[in-house]
Amino acid sequence: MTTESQVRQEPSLLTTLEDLGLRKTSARYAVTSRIENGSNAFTAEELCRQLPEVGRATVYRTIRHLVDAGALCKLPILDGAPMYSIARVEHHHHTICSKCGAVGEFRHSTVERVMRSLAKEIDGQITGHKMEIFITCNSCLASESDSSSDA
Amino acid sequence: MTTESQVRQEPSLLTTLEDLGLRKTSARYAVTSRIENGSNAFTAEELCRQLPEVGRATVYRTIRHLVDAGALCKLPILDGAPMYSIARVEHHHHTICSKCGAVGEFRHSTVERVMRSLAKEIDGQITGHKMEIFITCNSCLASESDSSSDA
DNA sequence: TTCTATTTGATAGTTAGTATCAATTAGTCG
DNA sequence: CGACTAATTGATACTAACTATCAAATAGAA
Repeated sequence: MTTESQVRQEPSLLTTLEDLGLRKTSARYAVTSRIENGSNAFTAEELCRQLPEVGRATVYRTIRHLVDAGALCKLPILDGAPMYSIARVEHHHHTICSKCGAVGEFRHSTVERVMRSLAKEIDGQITGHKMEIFITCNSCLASESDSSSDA
Repeated sequence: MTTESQVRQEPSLLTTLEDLGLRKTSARYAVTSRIENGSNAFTAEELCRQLPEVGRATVYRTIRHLVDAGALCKLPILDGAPMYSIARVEHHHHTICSKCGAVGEFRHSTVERVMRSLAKEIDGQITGHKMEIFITCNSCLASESDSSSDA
C-alpha cells in the first residue's frame, strides 16, 4: 500500500552522508538502503538484526550521523528504544499508532502558530518544540471494526 | 523560586499508593516523600542514589506504580534515562530547559483546540497527544547574559 | 500474638548503546 | 595501475538503565 510515492531514489541517505564529508562504504550503503527500503520507523536494534553483515557499532554510528544531519528523526518511545524515521518534511510532528507502532509525519501551521501564543505563558525563551499524536491508524481501526459498540 | 505553592501536603503520593490497595511501608514512605520534597523532575537513578537505604528494585517498582496511577509523568528524554515529575495538573504538557534540564508543566487551551483541527488532517483516530517545549529557562538565560553578541 | 500475603532488596540477568583498537578499505596522488 | 594514508570497520569489552528472581522480612488482619 502507498508504494507509489516511494520511487524517489536520488537524494538518498547515502548522499547525505557524503555531503557530510564521509566516505561511501559498503556498510553505509547497506544501512542507508535498508532504511530507505524498510518500514517507515525502526529501532536501532531492529536494523542491526536486519543487517547481520554490518557491525552493531557501525549501524549505531551511521544512525547517529544521519540524525545529526537531520535526515533521520529520533523519536523517544515511552517504553523501550527510540525509533527513527526518515525526515521527509523540514519541520514536522509525528503520529504514532498505539496499536501497531506505525509512525507518520505531519505538518500543520496551526501548531506553529500556537507556539507564538504560548511564548507569553512560558517562563524562559522557547528554543524548540515537539509534538506527538497518538492514534489508532486506519488499518488497525479496520481490523477491530467487528465490534461496533463503543462501551 | 515558586516555592510558595509546594506546601500542599495531604494528597501525597503515599496516599496514591494506598488507594491502589498497596501497603504503607517504610520504603514507600521514603521514596514518595523524597519525590515530594526533591527537585521537580528526576530520573530513577537519581532517586536511587538519594535513597541508598532503599533497594533499586523497590525504587523502580514504586515509580512504576505511581506512573501507572497517573500521579507521576514519565517523560522520555532524547539522550538518556526518562525523567519523572509529579503530575499536578490533569492534562498538561512540559517545558524542558535544554541547558539545565529543569522541567515545568503547563496547560493551554489552544493546544487542545488545535487537536480538533488536526483531527481532519490525520488518517486514523486520535487517542492522545503529547507536547514538549524546549526552552532556555530564565535562570540559564541570566547566567549567559554576559555575552551580548550573537555571532 | 499469630498468621499469611505482600513487600523487600541482594543478586544476577537483559537490553541498549558506547569505547577501544587492530585490521581493513576508500579515495587520492604520482 | 600501484602505493599510500586517513577514514572506517567490527569484534570485543564495557557501561547504564532497567527487570526477574526468590529467600527473608514485614504489614495488617484475625
